Amino acid sequence: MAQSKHTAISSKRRGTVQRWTATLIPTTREAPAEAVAPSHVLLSRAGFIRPVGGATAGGAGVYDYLPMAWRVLRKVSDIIRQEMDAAGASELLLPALEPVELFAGTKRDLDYGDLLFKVTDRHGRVAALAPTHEEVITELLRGAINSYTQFPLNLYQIQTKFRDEARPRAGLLRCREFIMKDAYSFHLAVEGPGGLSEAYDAMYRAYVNSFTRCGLDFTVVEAESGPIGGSASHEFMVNCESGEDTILRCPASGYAANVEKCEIGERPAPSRGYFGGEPTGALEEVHTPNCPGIEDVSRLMKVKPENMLKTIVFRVEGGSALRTDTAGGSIRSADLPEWVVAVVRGDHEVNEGKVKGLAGASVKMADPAEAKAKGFSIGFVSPRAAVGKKGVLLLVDRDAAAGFDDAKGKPRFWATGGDRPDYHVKHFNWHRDLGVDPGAGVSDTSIIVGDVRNALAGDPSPRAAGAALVTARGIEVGHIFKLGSKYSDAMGFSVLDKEQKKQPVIMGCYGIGVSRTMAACVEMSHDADGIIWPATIAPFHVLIVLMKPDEASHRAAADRLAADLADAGADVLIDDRDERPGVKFKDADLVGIPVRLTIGDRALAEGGVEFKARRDKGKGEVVRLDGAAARCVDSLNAG
RNA sequence: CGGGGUGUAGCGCAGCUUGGUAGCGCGUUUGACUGGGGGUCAAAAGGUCGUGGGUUCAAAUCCCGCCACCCCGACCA
Repeated sequence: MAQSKHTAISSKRRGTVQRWTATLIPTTREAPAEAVAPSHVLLSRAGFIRPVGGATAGGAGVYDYLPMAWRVLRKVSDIIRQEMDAAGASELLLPALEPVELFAGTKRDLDYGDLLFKVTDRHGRVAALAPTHEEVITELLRGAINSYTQFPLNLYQIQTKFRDEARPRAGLLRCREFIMKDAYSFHLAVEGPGGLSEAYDAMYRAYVNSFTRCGLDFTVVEAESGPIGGSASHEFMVNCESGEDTILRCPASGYAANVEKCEIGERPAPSRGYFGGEPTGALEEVHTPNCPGIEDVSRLMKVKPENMLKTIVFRVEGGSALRTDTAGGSIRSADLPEWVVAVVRGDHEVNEGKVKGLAGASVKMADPAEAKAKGFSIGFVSPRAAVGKKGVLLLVDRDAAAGFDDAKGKPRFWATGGDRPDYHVKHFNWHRDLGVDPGAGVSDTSIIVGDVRNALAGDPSPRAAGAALVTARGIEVGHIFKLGSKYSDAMGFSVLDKEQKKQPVIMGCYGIGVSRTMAACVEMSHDADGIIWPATIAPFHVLIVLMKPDEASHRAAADRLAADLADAGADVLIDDRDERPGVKFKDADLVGIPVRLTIGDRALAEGGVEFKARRDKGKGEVVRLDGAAARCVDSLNAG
């Protein structure tokens, strides 16, 4: 259903009026020393959050949400609820405490490892504090759904999640306890009416609507896709230089993706073809003790990282052949390599997802001991190590496969590993030194040249010829994902379809970090004086500052204004504290309520009050008392 | 998990080198003056110095262990 325009306030809902002295807003002049991120500093100073148990207690990443924060969280949640409901989802609430056996059923107790909080009850039974609810809801539906006619179904909840993060940081941005909206959809098919893609697209739109209504500046990026393939996952990133995630964007086509996913457009092949070029000198071995890392070696050998070949050894994970042809037949496991050796330039990073794609198999970084047993001198491996071993696939990134430097018009100089501990070599030449002709797949060694590395700013766009990718920083606040039948298969959740054939249930999952959204908003929208809330999620819409709270006429004016504003749908906070004006104005800027009305002798003498929008500089303007409420509403609804 | 740093009053910090009665600023309380951008004066309350052990006549200070927190990295919705 199409959403009508949502305004920040509307007289359909009566606003609330609250007094500063009757609530808890403990503002401070200084933030705790450990607060570094702007959102952490400002939410602390403005009296929105406090670390549980005090700053140095064992409560890292666990915070009290004080009244101001809770009002914001409720407003964010309400927007999400409206959009989820409009998209056909239903809210429920699942327990945070779940039997650890449920996780063991999908092996996620191992996947999560230490990330999983565990508690033991009086009987010695172990339960997990849920980090997410795929298992719980799949288990629920397995017992509650008995007919395919009940699909599709989309269920969501907003509640506290628990993850024992290795490194909680930046206040609410990465917590061990945080508020999340998670939704799960269930289908019989991926495509078609009632299918997963339909729900996924609806969730995509609901997320765009939600974050837009929250007043956020965000980018939707393609993320690493799941087993279904295609663009099966998107992340919603708040644009913000202090964000911890890097995203890449094509300015011409609008394509955006995270580093794990981002494709690289056509890179021009070297004029002499891959690997072509004369040796730059005799192969020279250099002693490089205790230098397994590119940076150390680079410094010791005085060779720039971009002139080195970095060789990473992957192990193919047992039996999990992903490579299937269109006829549906998998490649026999005997055809799959057991090892994959990926080569990129020293200043580039290997992209594991791209390695998987090219290898056609699930891989993971090789265990050093196991790799050494196979003859890889981990830390000192060169592309040569892939040659002469059975079951080894060599993947070479396009930039690493150059033998001739077209820009400089001379053969490419390469340094790489010496294939024995503590040695590297200079003047590596692909044709001369690899051990086989890299131009043709020979004997046991197969070689693929392709895109194996992470994309970088300046790389060609995969969607627009001639355009270059640019990087930006962001904070991930939402993630939607096509799960497929991973959980339903693992937990035996299937139904009979119309033809009475057993069908695995297809699932999607959709998350929004609610508490992180609040923090991301502050990261994105603040100045040197404090927070600047968008009207739609501000804790209050209007702050009435009483210069003389014990002056009866001033109080009466404030009360009348507040009543008018509440009638119009605005939430009003009256600063009735007996404080110096400076303190009140500083706090007003700090807490960031979008509109401030100041009641004092100065404006009252002119029969008015002083109006000031938080986002505007200066001292504000005097408006007539009887027009002040309307002025506030106009300003708030203008965005 | 690796590297670096820090734990002293609600918050921010000094004191530790060279052991000897616990300090400063902000905040809080009381009173007075003040009253449009964190004001002034006077008085007051508030601390097992992260924790356990050791050395010593004596430990915030020196030694050893542990814990917690922050930053960078690894990892990761």
